[in-house]
Amino acid sequence: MEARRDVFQAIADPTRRAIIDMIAQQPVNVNTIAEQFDVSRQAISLHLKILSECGLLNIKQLGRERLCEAKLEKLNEVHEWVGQYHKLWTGRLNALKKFIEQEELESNKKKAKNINKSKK
Amino acid sequence: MEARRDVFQAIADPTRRAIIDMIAQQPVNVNTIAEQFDVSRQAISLHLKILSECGLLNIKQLGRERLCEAKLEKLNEVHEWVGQYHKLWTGRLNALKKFIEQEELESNKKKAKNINKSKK
DNA sequence: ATATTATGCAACCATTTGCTTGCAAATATA
DNA sequence: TATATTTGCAAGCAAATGGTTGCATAATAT
Repeated sequence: MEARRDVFQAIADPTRRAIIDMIAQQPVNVNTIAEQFDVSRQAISLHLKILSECGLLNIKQLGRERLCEAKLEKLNEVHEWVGQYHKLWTGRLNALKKFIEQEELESNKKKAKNINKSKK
Repeated sequence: MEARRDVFQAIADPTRRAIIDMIAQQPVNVNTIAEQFDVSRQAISLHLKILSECGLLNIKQLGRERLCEAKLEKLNEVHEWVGQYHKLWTGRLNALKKFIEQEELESNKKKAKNINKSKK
């Protein structure tokens, strides 16, 4: 059950991203989070556990409640991995690259057809 | 079999991130990619299919080979989601936020009941 | 003291994931 | 033409994922 547990894996799930969106500004307790979703409290609890295990979440016990606080700095790992490519897809370097690609595509047009059909 | 297929899901797998790292600079054909990994060619082929289905990869048929080219601009979705929080975890804004949170926590400790009622 | 609330844990289940091996088809090379 | 290369597809499988329900425990409210 406990296999890969990293930030990339954690934010892959849309529910977990929604949880982060929800608590990014201020800490929220478990039940309040769970009420916002259609799934059971236990399902949310598991998501919180995963977020917590990979360091995206800090849980503070306050009496019988648990306050969930986002530790956004953990997103830095993702930010950096994506960021290293940011300049490659923006700016005129990219425009040039796209131009070249288009040229290549034109010459392969017949065979490229097969590829398109496999797309959603 | 084909369930969620988005960029976040795609880059959650370390092998797929490694593939992107590998082809970010220039297109590479399937077998050449597969040779770099310990898993079978078919396993890599599936990863490529997933990357392709979510738009991170462009496949160009060249004779019997398939050139895999990264479409990095698809990473923009991730870049933006993470980016919206970037300012929250960097700089003195973050220091201030943390300070405020700490203050709030202190006062909440005494009147934890108010939190219960704040739920919808 | 008893009831209510907030939450975790365990068992169970269906689906998805990531991998394997075997086979077929298309293209290139001898 | 015969052979080798590049690749996709299909079947099968173990493990992970995401969900459920039921029960236990601790803290608070009545």
